[in-house]
Amino acid sequence: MRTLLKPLLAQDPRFVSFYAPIFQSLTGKNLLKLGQQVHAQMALRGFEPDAYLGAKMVAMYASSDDLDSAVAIFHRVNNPSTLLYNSIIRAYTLHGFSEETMEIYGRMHCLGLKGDNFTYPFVLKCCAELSRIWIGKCVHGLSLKVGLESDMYVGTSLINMYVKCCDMSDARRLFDKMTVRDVSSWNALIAGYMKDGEICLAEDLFGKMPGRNIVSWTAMISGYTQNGLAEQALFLFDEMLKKDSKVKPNWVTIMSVLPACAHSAALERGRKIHNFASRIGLESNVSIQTALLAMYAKCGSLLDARQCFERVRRTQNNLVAWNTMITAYASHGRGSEAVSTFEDMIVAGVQPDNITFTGLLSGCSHSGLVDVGLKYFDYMKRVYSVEPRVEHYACVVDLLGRAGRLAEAKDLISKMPMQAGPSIWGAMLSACRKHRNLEIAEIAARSLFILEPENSGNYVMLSNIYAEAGMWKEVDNLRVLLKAQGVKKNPGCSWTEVNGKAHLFLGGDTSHPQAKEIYEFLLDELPKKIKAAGYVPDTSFVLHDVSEEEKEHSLTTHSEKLAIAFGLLNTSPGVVLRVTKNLRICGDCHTATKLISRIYEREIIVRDLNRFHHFKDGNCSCGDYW
DNA sequence: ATAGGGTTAG
Repeated sequence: MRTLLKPLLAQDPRFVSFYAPIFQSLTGKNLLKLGQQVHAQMALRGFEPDAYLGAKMVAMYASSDDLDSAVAIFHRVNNPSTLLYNSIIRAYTLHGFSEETMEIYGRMHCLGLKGDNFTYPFVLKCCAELSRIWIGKCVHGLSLKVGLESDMYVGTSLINMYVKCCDMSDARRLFDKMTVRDVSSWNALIAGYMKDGEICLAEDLFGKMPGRNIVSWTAMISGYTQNGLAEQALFLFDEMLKKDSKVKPNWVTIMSVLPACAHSAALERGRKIHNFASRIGLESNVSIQTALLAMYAKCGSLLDARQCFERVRRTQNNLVAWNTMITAYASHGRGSEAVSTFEDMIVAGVQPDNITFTGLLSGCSHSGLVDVGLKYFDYMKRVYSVEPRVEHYACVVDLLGRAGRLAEAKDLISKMPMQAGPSIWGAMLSACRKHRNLEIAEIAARSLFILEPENSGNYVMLSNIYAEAGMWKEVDNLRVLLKAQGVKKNPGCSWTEVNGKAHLFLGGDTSHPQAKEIYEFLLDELPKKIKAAGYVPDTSFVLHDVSEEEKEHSLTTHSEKLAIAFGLLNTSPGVVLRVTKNLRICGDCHTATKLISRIYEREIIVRDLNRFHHFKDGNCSCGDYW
């Protein structure tokens, strides 16, 4: 380019047609220096650009990350033409300045410039980002008037605008009216339905659409993931690879499927997808590595998680990666590692944000680092200028509550500058259970029943507190309330992956093909061994007011015990067992698992609703602090 | 030029 330009610039050009193609060829190639040289020479010759040339120059500067110069040229040329205005609208949008785009569009309007199929998509994108549905509707009206409603780009942009402004009915109305629908219109609508939780409507469209591209598949996969339907997400990912060889998964596709592995703790599936991502050249993608980090952490493998983190660190100093690593340590109860990672992050010169502190504080609370946690809570605003939010207060309530400092926790709630939400009272309630404080428990539970009446976990928690105190009448009252409110109790279930296949167990479940074997183990072999090792069943975790013997039986068949038994029976010695439970692990299972880990010399990693428990040699990583 | 996106407390 340089050698090509030299002889050309030596001539004495007088025509726009000379400069315009030069600027055009410098656009999008990050050749700012060359662009500036040409511009300087032009100025030296006293040549003033017209609207056409001005637009080309604006485009060159904007694409070279010099928005200021682009804006300067726009104002200097100051020609009321759609062409020039389009160029500055594109420049602003490219740099994420939506407000400025809207202002320019407003000015076009005052000047009587109608805008064309190049203008509308950009303006609509800004309307979507700023949730300006009324301006969006005006643009819709205008595009109708000039006959652009069914333009491929304008149509899709309009649908996307309605989707982002949460107006699915108008999005659908327009979609139904369109005669020629681009794939992207279908995709935008599918994504909108998924965001609304309208899975069936999205599936219906996906089934009906004439041609699918990678975005269609990705929209469905990420939609399933976002709605907690991990199985469907993973299934569809496989379907895509099997049935549609034309589509090539890209980094967004991988990012959409990884949280599904994380959600269902499907470590082997996750590894396969990791290999797949490497094969298609995504190993150096920071977002992918961060998503992999989170996936491995949530699947119970801190080692793999750390490796992903180190891969990122080799090339980048990325805030999200630091946050994910800190949060990973926190969820595994490795508070001191969370703290040291935080300190490393500060040394590396990264400014922590609110997510950093939720990770750090929850790490401290899971590990009983009370004073350290309180210190960082104090520092976060004073030293790091991060304003504490409700989630940080929740962590501190948890921190104090777990440590038995209930009065201080309650005091903090009354003094915090915002309203206490479900996370605050939830932390308080579990602290009350741990430290057997009925009085505060009832206050916390009452708030929770109002704040999230549909969450069955809260009723169960209070019920357990009553049960532990032997208050069976209150337990019954609560059961009646639960029924009256129409709350469905979330059944406890656990699952484990063996040879890449997940096996799911419900409490007392006998439907598994190997149920006979599992029950023999749990009812016969195991009790002998663990009772010899000093195990006494802790029946206080059983809700029903039934005989001790019955209580013991219901304990023996808790879903996590079934999953662990299945794992022991179906894997060779030395293989780490990984079990995931949808609720909190029960205290009796916790005790039993510690003993199992010693007797059978097995490392057992249990992920419950809140955190990980690493059982090894008769101990748990949580140090019984949970 | 349009559609799909990583980390967040109990």
